[in-house]
Amino acid sequence: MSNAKTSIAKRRKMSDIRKDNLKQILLSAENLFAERGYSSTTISAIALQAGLPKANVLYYFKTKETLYKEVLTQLLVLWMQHMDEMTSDQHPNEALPRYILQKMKQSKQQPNASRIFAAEILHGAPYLREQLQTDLKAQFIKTCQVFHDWIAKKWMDPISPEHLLFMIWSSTQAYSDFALQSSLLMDKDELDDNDFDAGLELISRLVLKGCGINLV
Amino acid sequence: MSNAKTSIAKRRKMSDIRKDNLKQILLSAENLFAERGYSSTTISAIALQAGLPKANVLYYFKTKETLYKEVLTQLLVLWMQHMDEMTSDQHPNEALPRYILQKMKQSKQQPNASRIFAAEILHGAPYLREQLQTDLKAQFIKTCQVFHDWIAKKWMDPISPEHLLFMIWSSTQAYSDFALQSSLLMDKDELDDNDFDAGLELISRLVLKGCGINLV
DNA sequence: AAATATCCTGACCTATGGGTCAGGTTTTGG
DNA sequence: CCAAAACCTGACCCATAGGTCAGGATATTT
Repeated sequence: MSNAKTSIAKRRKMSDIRKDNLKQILLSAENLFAERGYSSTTISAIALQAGLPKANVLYYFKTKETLYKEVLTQLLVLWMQHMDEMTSDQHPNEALPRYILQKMKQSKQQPNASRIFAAEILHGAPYLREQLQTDLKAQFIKTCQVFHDWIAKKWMDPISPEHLLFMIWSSTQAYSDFALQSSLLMDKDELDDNDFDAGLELISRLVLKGCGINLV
Repeated sequence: MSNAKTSIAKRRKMSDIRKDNLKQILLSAENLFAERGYSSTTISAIALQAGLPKANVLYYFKTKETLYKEVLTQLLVLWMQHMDEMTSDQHPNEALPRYILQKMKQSKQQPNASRIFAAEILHGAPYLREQLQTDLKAQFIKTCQVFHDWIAKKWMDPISPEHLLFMIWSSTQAYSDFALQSSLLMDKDELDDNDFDAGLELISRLVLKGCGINLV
């Protein structure tokens, strides 16, 4: 009763406070980093959007860099997921379209991940280099191997696994990274479901036909 | 003789001085903006790289924003070139691979253009919106019309012209925007000619086969 | 209920970077 | 050769943003 906070929202456990605040900060940071990039994003802005005083944000994350790294790490997990769901025993006519679909869904539903990731790489990946060379690379090699196996089984033409993957990544992520450009060119406020469907269809079609993968 | 400058490099005309300095400044700015992005790039850094005092850079460009806009405008021209070389009377089995080749060449030889452009769009295109909605859009519509004509002539399957163009842009530009990622994943210092060739071949193949374009 | 750990925050410090300016030098035009 | 125009620049100004800190509030433990 002595204090507005505790009277309105009844006592919260400390662990809850911490969890809630961290979540809010990370969410706000993610949005702002995606929107403005690392150096244009200020801690005050993050604090404001998170509904906390600046000093409180600094209480949880000693530096802006720490906060950014944390956001990055979380997003890399997101970015990498689904890749390992393609395996050698699946036929590419199922596995590839499914992966493309998942990447497109992510571009639609979580554009921030791809955008922050893109900006980081564009500027030399100063904070992500390590993880790219370890985590992502391991998964990359595995996936290339899967493609390779598919080729050996004559399930697809002998194309370069590495470059096929690069192509799938870039063309699907374009639907978040360059969505603004696309929508400007097509006279829309933003991309709608039809656009994502059209993109999905086109990319799947090009990959399947281009790799000589027989439809069932 | 009274001064080191004039004694070493004999007198330069004023217009030359201006031209040289502008060139140096724009070049340095381009490199730094591409490398670090807009807000991480300082005028002092640009000046240093251009071999001029900071105040001299500010003499030519009143503000950092002016300089950035100038760089952007120059790069947009670069970025857009070649698109208008595809016309309705050409067969796509020639025109498309040629365009893809040109985009790939640009990714290799002038990666800065694509990178600065990408960063600008990623962050909401605050300085480029106008030109996207006028210049680029005009060219975009024309090119889509060309694709449309090809489809009408049964030279290619009825795919979405807009999304095909998005796909070509994103997959070719990836060879500059995400070159770092690719090289890290493939254990190289940087992409070499073979990589660009492999990318070119793969993208061309996917586009041609995917769009059902008959090779001659 | 007292002691302790965690959380919170306004006020403050400092470095940096964009931008100004006054006074200089060099080039040009007459 | 002289005046005007163009060019140059070290020193300065100031707003901002990252980060510190001391002291207070709240929660937990004993």
